Amino acid sequence: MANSASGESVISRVVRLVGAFDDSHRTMNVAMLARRSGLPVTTTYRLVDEMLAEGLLEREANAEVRVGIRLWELVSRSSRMVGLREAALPFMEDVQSVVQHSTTLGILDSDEVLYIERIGSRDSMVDITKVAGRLPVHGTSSGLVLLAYSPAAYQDIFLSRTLEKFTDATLTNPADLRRHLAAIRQRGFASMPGIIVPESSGIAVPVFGRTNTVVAALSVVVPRNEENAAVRVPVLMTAARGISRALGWRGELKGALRQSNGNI
Amino acid sequence: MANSASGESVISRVVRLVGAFDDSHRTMNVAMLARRSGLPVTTTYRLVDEMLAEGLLEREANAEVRVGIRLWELVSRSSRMVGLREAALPFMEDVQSVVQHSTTLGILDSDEVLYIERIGSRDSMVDITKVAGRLPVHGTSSGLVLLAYSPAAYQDIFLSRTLEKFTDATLTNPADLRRHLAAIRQRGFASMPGIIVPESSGIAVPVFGRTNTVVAALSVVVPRNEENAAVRVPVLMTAARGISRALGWRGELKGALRQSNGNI
DNA sequence: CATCTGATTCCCGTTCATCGGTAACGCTGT
DNA sequence: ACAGCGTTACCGATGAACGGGAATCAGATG
Repeated sequence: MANSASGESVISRVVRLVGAFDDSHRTMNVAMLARRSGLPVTTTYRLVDEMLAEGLLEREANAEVRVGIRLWELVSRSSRMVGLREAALPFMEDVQSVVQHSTTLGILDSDEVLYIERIGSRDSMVDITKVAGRLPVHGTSSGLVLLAYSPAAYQDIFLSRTLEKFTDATLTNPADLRRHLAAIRQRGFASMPGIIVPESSGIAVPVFGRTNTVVAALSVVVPRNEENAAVRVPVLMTAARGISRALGWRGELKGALRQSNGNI
Repeated sequence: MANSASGESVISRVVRLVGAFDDSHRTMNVAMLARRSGLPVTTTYRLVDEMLAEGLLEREANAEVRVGIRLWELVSRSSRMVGLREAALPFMEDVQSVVQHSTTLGILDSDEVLYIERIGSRDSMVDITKVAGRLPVHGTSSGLVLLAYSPAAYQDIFLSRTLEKFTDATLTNPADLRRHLAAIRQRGFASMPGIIVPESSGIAVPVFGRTNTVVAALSVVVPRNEENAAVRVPVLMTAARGISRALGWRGELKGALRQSNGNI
């Protein structure tokens, strides 16, 4: 846009700027922000000033900037996840109080699992999930559940790719995966030990939306040795049904359920 | 900015657009979006296209647009509230399971209480708090707690304004308010029955941050008739101390504590 | 105290993305 | 057929955005 040598729009620059913040860089000075976002220094200063004026960024006491409350507020009032999160949280608490490990809620977004909520285990064990964090579909139980209930066309595309092997247990062969996806659909849950890190194991079940499609996966992460998954599945399933019902799900009307497209 | 008759920057337009969404308008068609945001139709279409490309907005099946996951993700990875929310949630659950009414966490932002988390009571009673919702400072227990521990200079400015009287119980007189604020500081909690709606009563306590300043208020909302506040205060206080400690609070080093400025 | 490094602010000429009107297109309901 | 509304497409004018360069400021270093 206007005279940008790079030919980028203001909007994409703003995204670049906000995206330059992450978990280990929650505040920065403007110069650092310019470096991390790859924008010209002068441009960064100008944009930052504007964003400060709009409340999208905030200035700290030490003159560094951080993502502003206003932005959080705008998003939290209307984003797609709000409804899902609100519906899920109480049930996730129930699960968490019974199963003593961390409980997560994930959705499928651009070929990855995006975790939109996670509670439990303050002093969490081996658990790499984070709120707003992403993990590969074929490396998580949640991902496999979401994939299992995805449209066949999407599965085909996904399985045609070369998949990274994270541990010995990671499934990367399309045929193997298809067999597992079928098993997941049949049993109604996924339990994949050590497919992304050897020490931990995840159990995941689907959450249904109003249109009887899968909109999310509810999951618990447990240490690899405690393999009494069977005990936990019913807990997860009841919770998932509770969430589904809160989302307007009217019970399984038809037999097989395949999501049309990540929407609620 | 570039040739805008209105003289607004692209950034402010984007904020206007996102701000046009709210709880009861989570999806819209573009024309409606143009109307609600007050932008020219053509301009709206162009900006929406760009925002779709960046993932800030998403297109629904019915061709309407909604706030995108990408935006939520960007914000949730780095916003100021993330740490606070994470630290507070487990303790809020504890409170919620003991006290049977909804528990909220609020901060002070631009002269209002902004609720950043709220859990409990699925079929909630009279409770107007919402996540990402705002309420007036002098109309909530949380607000009065936050004000009580604010810098004196800020209190002076705040109290010099004309305050709206919501119910008979609402305090609007500066002198009365000052007396109450002192009492709150002395007792360590606020309990204000029916100051914004007659039927409900809130109890709030301060949450401290690393620098020993008040960063948030933890609160429960109970029906007006159940006035056994005394029973609940200790529960809230222990939870608040737990949250404070999780935030890096090292116990009350000095005596009086006044926040420097809403930051953690 | 002088020097260096890095962040920040100020200045300013160039230019192209932005702006928003108009008009055509497509759908739905009457 | 027509009317109403949402959406897409086109296009000329213009001034906001751009970003290099230099000056200023704050801290650290020798």
